Amino acid sequence: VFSEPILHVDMDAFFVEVERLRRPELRERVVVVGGAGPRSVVAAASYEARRFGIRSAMPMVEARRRARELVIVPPDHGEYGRVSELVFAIFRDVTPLVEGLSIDEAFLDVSGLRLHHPSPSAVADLIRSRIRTEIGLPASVGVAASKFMAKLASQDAKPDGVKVVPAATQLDYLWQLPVGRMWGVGAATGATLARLGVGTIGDLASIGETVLARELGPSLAGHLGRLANAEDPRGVVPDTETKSISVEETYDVDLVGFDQVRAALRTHADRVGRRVRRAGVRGKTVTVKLRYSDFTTITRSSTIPAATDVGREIFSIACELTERALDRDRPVRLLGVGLSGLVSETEPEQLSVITDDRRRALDSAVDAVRDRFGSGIVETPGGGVGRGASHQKSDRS
DNA sequence: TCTGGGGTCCTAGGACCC
DNA sequence: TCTGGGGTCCTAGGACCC
Repeated sequence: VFSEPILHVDMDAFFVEVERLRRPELRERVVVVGGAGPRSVVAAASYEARRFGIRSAMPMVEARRRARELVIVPPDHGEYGRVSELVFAIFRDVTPLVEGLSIDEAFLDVSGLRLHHPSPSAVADLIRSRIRTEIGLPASVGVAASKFMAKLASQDAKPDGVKVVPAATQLDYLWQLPVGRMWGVGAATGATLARLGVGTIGDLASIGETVLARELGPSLAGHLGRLANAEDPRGVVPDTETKSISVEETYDVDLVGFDQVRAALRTHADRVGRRVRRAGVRGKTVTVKLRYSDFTTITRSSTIPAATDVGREIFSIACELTERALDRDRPVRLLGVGLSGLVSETEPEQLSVITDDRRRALDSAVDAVRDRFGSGIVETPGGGVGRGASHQKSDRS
């Protein structure tokens, strides 16, 4: 049995390397992928660009300032999607237990391969060499006992390497890392933890559960507390269905007034409709997202009885929501339209009705029990007159 | 350094139902 | 006489991830 059966495979500077596949002249240049507009940010930075301190999500203006020789390549998400499918096909050729995390990374559970491979790191080598020879891209792999540890390890494997964290010594490895490295600890949680004097994951493991729960809420506190002790029983779950589809755009020049906003909603709604139909789903909750020039952001959503995949319908709901919510005096820098509550196109619309019927049936059964139980209580000396009253009320309807 | 676009999950309050 | 508990759905916002 493998002690470290979980692999986290993460492509290195994925968008950049895909661009270099078809444009070899970009190799060794200081290149980033991203828009060139005044409000664009870096979508992916090459390792050459990272040497200048350039990172994903950094404003492009700033990236340019840091490296005069910067080459900016506009993103081609269609191409990245196609290459991603090739990469995932290799994963699935190795094992069916593949859980995609994003377009360029996945967890693999290789515990079933122990009869055919000497070790998980041998499997990692195989995957990396196949991605390299069959597609031409670099990838890094973390190998560990759990998803959490494997994901940490893959970051230390980069670029173009493998890192194994042996189960026997994983706490030594884990506890020296800064808390910010933890999956789920971002800016806000990181700041809260810093205030509590928590700098490393080891600090987190030793801080009182009560304090943590008070500051972060019981759910997040429990989750992080367990992870800090390398307790992560989550299994590798092969991919689930998409839950929402949305389109949003930040404009180079702010939109002003309802007419401009409505025109933009129209375009967005049509794009959402097209993508929803291509995915073979329909949705019943339409969401509009508005960001004003001062960066305050609001969302408004509305749920309709029957799921739709029609652009015009999405548009008309988005329009109503916006009409109610929009402050017409304020310039709008971002507008988004989304559809959620997705159901498969082939799925019969009945489903919710059946569920309602079931609930009703269950409720009448519960009522029957309550009727008997309730009357018993009322007849008990000193018993619940109050309960009797409540029972009365609960039956009204 | 004036801050993208595509997602997921969580929380919290209120409506509504029995 | 101000009484409840349990459940689900909806909405809005926020944290987080790549």
